[in-house]
Amino acid sequence: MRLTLATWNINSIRLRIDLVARFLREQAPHVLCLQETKCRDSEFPLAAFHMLGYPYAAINGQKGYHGVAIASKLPLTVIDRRSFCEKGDARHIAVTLAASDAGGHAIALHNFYVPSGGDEPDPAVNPKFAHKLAFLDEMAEWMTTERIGSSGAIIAGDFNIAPLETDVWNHKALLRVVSHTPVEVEKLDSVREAGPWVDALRHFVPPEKSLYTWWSYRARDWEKSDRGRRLDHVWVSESLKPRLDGARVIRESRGWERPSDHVPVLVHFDF
DNA sequence: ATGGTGGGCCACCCA
Repeated sequence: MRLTLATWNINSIRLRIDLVARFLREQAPHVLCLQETKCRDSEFPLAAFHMLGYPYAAINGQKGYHGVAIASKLPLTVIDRRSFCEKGDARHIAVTLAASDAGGHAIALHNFYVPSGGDEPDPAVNPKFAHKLAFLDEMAEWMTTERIGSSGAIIAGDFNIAPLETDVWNHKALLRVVSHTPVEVEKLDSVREAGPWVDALRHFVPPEKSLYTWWSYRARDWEKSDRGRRLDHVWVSESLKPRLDGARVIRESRGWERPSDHVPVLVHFDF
């Protein structure tokens, strides 16, 4: 039995529902995690997902900013919508996939939108960066106390951090740029160790090879300059590592008309 | 060093 999971920061689900439709028709993942949906739950385009063959959905949205959702061909049960840092931001939703759809053991799937962190990489002067660091600390603490990764589980989403040197177009130039600073990378490492989690993309792509999932809107020619970062991730519990059966970044979607600045990441499982 | 481009939504905030 094969299961395909995708994650995509869509930067407004209502504006880009046609791009999502194209992606779902071409790749047909069983489950799609979305971030930056930017709408209230009542405004989420459920009918479009139904028509595309995704009758199940779990939504945690808010007006204008942030917002996460999971659309699925397979039944879902919502288990959590956690508010990190007591801010009430819609940055997390968790579901379970039934054991019958996941090789005999139910899988918990957590979809995250980690705060971007603003421009200045100093928590003393930039409250957004302080929030990002606190969010990461709380993720690690919560994973440890709740033992989130101790049985079949996946965390996916826009983590807004590119941890490896080859996850950015220029490691040295980005050491002081939010998304690749050592303090963030260390905290994300702590989150990964708290699972412990396996980075599904890097399970298949060696660390020597550059890999990006985001390219800024501000580049004159994103493809030519190729100044990307790997901000979007799928991590799996140790128990699911032997079930990993491939991973892919849909780079070409960055070149579609009116694209998101992020592209989808796909991970295949064989149960 | 700077400013470059997007989205939500109506004065800016956020990325």
